[in-house]
Amino acid sequence: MAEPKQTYDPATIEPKWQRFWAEREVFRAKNPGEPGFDPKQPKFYALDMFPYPSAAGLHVGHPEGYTATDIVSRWKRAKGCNVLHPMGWDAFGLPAEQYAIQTNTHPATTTAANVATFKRQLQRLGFSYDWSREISTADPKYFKWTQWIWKQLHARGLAYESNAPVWWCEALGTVLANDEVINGKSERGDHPCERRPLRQWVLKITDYAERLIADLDGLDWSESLKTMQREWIGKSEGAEIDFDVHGHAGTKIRVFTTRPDTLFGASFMVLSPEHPLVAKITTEAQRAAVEAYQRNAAAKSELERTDLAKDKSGVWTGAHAHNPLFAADDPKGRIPVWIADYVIVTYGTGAIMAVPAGDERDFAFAQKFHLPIPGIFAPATGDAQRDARVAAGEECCSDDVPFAAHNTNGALSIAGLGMAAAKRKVIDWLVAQGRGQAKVTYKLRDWLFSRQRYWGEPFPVLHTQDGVELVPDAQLPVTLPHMDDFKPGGVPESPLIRARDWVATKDQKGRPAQREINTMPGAAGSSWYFLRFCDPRNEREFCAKAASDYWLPVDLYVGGTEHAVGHLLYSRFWTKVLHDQGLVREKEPFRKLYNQGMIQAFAYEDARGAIVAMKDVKEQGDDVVHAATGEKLKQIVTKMSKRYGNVVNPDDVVVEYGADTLRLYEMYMGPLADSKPWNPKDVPGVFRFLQRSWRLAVPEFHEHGAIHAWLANDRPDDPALEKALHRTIHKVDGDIERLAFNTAIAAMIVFVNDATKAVDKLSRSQLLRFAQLLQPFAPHLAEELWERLGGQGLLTHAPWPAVDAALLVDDEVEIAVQVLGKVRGRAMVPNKCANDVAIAAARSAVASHLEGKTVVKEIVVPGKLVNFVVK
RNA sequence: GCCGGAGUGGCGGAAUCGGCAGACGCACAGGUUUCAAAAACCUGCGCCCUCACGGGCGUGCGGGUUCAAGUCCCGCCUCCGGCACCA
Repeated sequence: MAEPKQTYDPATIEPKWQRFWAEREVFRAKNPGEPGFDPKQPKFYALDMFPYPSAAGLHVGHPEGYTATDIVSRWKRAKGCNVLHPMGWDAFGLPAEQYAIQTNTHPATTTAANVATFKRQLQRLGFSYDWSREISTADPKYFKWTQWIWKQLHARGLAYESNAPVWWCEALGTVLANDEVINGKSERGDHPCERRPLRQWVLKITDYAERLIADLDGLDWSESLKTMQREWIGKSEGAEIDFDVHGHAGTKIRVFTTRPDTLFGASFMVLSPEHPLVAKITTEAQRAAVEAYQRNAAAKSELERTDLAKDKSGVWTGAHAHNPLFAADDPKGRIPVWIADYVIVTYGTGAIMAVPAGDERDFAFAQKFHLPIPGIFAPATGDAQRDARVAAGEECCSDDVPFAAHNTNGALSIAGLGMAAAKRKVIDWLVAQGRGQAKVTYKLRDWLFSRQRYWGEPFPVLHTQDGVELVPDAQLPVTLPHMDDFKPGGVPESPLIRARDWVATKDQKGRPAQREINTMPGAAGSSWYFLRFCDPRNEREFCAKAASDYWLPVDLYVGGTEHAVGHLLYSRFWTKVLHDQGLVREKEPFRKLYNQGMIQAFAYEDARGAIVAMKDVKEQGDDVVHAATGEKLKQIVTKMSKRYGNVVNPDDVVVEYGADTLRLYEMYMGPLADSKPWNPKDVPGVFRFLQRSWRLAVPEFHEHGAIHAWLANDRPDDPALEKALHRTIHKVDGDIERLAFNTAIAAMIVFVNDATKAVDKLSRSQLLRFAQLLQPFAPHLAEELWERLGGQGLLTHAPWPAVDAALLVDDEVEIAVQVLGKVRGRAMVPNKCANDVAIAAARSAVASHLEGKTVVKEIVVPGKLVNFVVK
């Protein structure tokens, strides 16, 4: 006859508390001015990178970052902060539309279904989101303001139309931004892309390049992430210099160079094959060869171009240009003009002066085509052989070395100068001659801001006979027409072109006009969602300034590195524009940013290095073998993939162990920033910890009560356990602060193990405080324990337990005693004792090791060790 | 090629400021309990020598600084991420 047991049962307590929290809106954040808002509380804004609700549902990777911010949010609440911790949906985008094409289901329908799934899955994990602030970028109430913000950019001259070549992806039927194309293939789906001219909306992010670099300095982001952004923006300081073309009076080739100081060494020029002057200056004799090269370059995909990176190719145009350092009739200034695909039309001016003595690429090109390599340096590095080769132009040198005596044209000399001084002098001379000026160039290009797709924000734009007309604010949002067919019709235009009744409209004067049929890219809605969370239901403004003044900047933003240059750069840009409009006080949206690592999985590969799907893998003793062949397999770590059959579904983990175990396991796996493999065998370990925590309070059988008898009333705290508890509180507190959740959990495990051994000595007060510690990590179990123990009010509202610093120090400490740096014994000494007391104790602890030796030095690290240096 | 980050037991990891390497968990082994098993609890668990006491070795590799190095310096190797002819 089975007796009624009270085992730890997450399936009962988790839904109970989730319902309770939701019904009472326990995690509702209050804005200034709202009833109950306490201006004395500091604010804390903890934000997750909101998900794109895919049809696949939540992945175990999602809750990793979400749990981290949730722990910090719950901890900050306990520390008396007013915490904003919202969640929403990045709901526009390609996959919903691709899916719609395949299944004939409207993207709005699938998106709504996916959002419902994601929300249900997230709510099962007990995150302390303020769901009253939930937003979706595809909601007209939201994208009304995305359109409005776009109008602000337009008003500041930051949005323009362009026909410049853009990345076109045939398979996806859309154009892509630079960061969505990797080595000539689409980031999403890995489809080949090519460059095509197409009318596009573009945002002038380059106007903000300098500020986007400068303001990185004040941010609490990882150096590697800042470096990625700096390199993406790619600032180069140098000069623009004009070269005349022989036989083409009035035609100048303008180059950009970071080394104007090496102008004396320019021995040829290179234009990119697409440079507009190529056709004009090419001689008849060279025309056929030049045009063939241009056709060839155009046909090459970017991938082929980069693959063949090191092998230089090019053709002479037949033309000569003239180095501005020398008079027009001085033959020293006459240099040939080539075209080559190592010069990129979109960077700088699309043309370079080639200085083979100082630039590796120019050097390689000159060698291949037997062009002159005039030496310009007089190095004295001590390596005489190398110095001689550099001076003779036999070896390239891009270091800062002095210039040789012959770097002069009579009027200007840089002989003996180093790089910086020579740069200044050459630029000054060029400016005086009207032949050039200092110039800063960026790799960053303007943000291609339109897509030829249905499922995105429509632009608030009409094309009228007078040109572009913006839809008045009062008529926003411009919503999407209902359509049943989203297939790109083989033309680059968006499927919206087929919504004839929607496209054909009237302008302000009542004349016929056409709606813009491009839609905004996925990154539009996500570039300002952190602002909308501050004031999500405002119907008059995108976000009241008072609300963003209060909540911004985001104090902790957690997400994956994949958004290092895209989303994070765009969000910073929009924030700065809105700041310049006087609409947002902050210049930077995200004060502290933290990238979580990836959750990977184990997989098994055979001798050939091929991964064997999990269904074909079986354990045999200590080995893992191929089920069919019996071949021994090697365990490797890789990403989760349907193909390998190693994907872990968070729902399954919740069903088997509960949400608290899932949360705890993901935090216990290792440091948040590291990528680490999911190991199913480790999950029961944290589950056991929660069971042990439960048993500290709850007896096995009902008839013994809801809690152990000795916990029913207050009593004096056991001093040993009290000490252990204070140390645990202190450790957990510091570890949450530095986002080291794995070691915080380890500390709690240690406490529970200690407490288990002395379970009947534990007091109610101690267990209540332990529940408070556990709450950010395993909130359901903690809240249940709190309730059973009769804690006051809701645990979620309880203040963080205090630490008595006096309990963190021991009266006596054990120190290590070393002889010549090796531990040879231990000694107990009074805490903070004088050095000679410690030395005396140490000497007797290692007496046998000191016998017959002379101690020449005694090193004391108080409270830690004594080291004897002997002879 | 350039710029980041990492490499510690059978596995995941800890060591926060140069001070006892291996916390904590997993796996494994032994034990208590049980008719039995599971669960739970207790003990052990880097490698080598030793019955033991004890000793030697040990944080990717090779050097160095220091009383003391996983941690600092120099030179390599491997893996992961980013950039990649950007003038």
